[in-house]
Amino acid sequence: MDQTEAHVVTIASLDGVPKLLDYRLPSELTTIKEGSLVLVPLRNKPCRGVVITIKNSSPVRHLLTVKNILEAEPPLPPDLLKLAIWMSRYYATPLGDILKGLLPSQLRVDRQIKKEIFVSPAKPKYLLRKATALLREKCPLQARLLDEILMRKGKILKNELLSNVGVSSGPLESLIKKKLLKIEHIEINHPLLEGQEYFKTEPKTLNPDQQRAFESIIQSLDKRSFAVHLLFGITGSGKTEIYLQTIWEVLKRGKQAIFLVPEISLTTQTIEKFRSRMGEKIAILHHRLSSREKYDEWQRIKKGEVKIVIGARSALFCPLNNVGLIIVDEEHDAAYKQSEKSPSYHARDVAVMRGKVNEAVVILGSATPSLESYTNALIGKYHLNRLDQRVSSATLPQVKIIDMKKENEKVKGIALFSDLLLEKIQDRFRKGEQTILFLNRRGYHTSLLCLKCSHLFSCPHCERALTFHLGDKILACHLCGYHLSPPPKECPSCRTTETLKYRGRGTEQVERALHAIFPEIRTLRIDGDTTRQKGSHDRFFRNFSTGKSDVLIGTQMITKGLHFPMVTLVAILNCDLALQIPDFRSSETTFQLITQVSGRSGRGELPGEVLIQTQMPDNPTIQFAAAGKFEPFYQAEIESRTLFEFPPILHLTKISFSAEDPKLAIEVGHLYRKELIALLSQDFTITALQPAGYPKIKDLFRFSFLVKGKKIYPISDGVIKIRETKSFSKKVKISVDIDPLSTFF
DNA sequence: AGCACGCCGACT
DNA sequence: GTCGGCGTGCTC
Repeated sequence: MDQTEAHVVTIASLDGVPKLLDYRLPSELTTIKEGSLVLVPLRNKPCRGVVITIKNSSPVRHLLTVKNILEAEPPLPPDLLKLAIWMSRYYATPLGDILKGLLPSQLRVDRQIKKEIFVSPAKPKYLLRKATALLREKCPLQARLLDEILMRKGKILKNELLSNVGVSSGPLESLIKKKLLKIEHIEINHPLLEGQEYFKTEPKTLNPDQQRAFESIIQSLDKRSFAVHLLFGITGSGKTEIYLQTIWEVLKRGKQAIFLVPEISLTTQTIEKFRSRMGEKIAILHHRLSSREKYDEWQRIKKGEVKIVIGARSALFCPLNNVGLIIVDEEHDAAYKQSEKSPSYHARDVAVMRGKVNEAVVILGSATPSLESYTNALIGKYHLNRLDQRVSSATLPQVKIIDMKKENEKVKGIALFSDLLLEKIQDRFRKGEQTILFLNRRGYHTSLLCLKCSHLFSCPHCERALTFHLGDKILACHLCGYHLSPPPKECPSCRTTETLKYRGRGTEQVERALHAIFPEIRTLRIDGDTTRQKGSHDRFFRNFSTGKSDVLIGTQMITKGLHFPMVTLVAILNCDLALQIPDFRSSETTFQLITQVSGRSGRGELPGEVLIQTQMPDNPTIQFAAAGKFEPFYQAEIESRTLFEFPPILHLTKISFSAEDPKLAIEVGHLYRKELIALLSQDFTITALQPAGYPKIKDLFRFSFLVKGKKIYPISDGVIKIRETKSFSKKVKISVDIDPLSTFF
């Protein structure tokens, strides 16, 4: 074989093996490049793959030959390939799996579907009319199809035609046979925003804080090299305006921008803001898009028809060819981390890496920066830009901590609302202002217990208490789909019926309790249960912002960047829930939660107020958050992270084992742990194998251990080595989470 | 991931 | 004696 020329390619397979495989490259496939999508034989079956390297020899003796290159698909751009290779190593995930997540699924599954079928007349209209009259008697369905065609001009989508007329494809096929109609397969693109109206808005004047931040970012932009800016601006300080004006400057310089938001903030509100300012050269990558629509957007972006891409974390992998700016809004948000499925990447960290690859400027924006990002800003790795004032007339809300221990004594039980809160809700209602009540628990009661024998009703598939939902009249497991309907009236273990006791409060109960106290107040509940249908989320928010309700009750999902000018009172009903989770990040998330929820109050002309109900009124995190003091919080928290050796002081990796048989999971866990210890030096700490925070989910028992170290690569390289050289029982699922957000779950 | 190979128990 | 369970290992 001729060894002087490149005749071998290394392929990462998209629908097969987690290993790179070598193939012989036939001389006629001259257009092949790194990043090309190819079809290769694998075990006598065609398999899709991406070319990773082109070389001239391989250690493998008998190479198979690349079948063909998917000409229709231009290769994956070099920057994305480079990013994927980096991710594969850092997150210890097979390259094929990374690429699978990067490419739109349509490209991977069936690239033929990008055509749609249209029906149009095959004869002049007067002939069709004649034919219709003749067919009316004998073939009424065919006649009706022709009626519909004659009503329209030009082509009509086949499916649309059939559903409009309400017939199956039979009559249509007869008409095609009679050469009255014809069908065409047409490749089409329908950009999402085409034809939709929008109002052009003008840039706002920046205040001195904003101006300073803006200029600092523009300076980096003009250096044309990689830089990261942490835009630390309190809620309502006008970060979005800086994003918009910076994007404008990027476009003026002939480059493009990516704007990432946490999935849940990708609302019509956000999108409108961008469209009204930037026009139509925007692509929005929404998780509600069909795979077909995602594919179309990907192609539009690739062709250069798009200058700005907005979307949740996966939008980071869009194939823009000249990225000058990447914005990660609400960079602290946990939604940027993919946890349960592999790769467990953090979009903020990958965004910084893409910035590096593309020599672009990265802006991380937040009112409550993550400890990681703020530390990087303090040590000078990132530029720090602060916005300490709210824009225009809006002032920061007044925050009050309420001691619920005292309230509980008053009612000799567990109080849901403090007296002060009820007073203020009523006051807002009288004034026609709005209130938001936050409780991070859905359902009515969070558990059901037998007082006599202390039997707790829990899920048979998960070790978890069942939640009572009044609306559906069920006891449901929040980890799997299991539910009891109707809820049992008798204790299965001691057979008594009088001693069953419901405990704990969820959002359903808050709504009902509030109705009992103020029957005239209109409430709106937004949580995982009420927003299950498509679009309901958006509709609810519109209803609330147009004043159709007085009080909004909700879980986590109401905390994200929403702007309701008429809200002047926000209450966190039980601030302690987040703090009770035994996790190194629970203070940080509590601080963020309080700050973000508080930020919903007083965003308009009227001053806002915030009430925090807690049984730990002296807790420093709650106090710092209430006072809006980030620095002291940061100092205290970083001290504790240093003491206990947690991120951002060290890198963390969580390796989990799950299996139906707990003994087997433990056994494999121990073996794996031993292997890893052997590969890592003394600089790494490896904790004992322990049951996970949720020890059993969907009949699988879960165990995990942690690895701590200054560097991540020795850990990920170790994981990769173990995967390549060792094998364990296939009954145990091993998952590796690099930089996990939590050690608990 | 899938699919073949191979090693043990239940059956004609 | 064979059929088929599933556990192990390989795929260029």
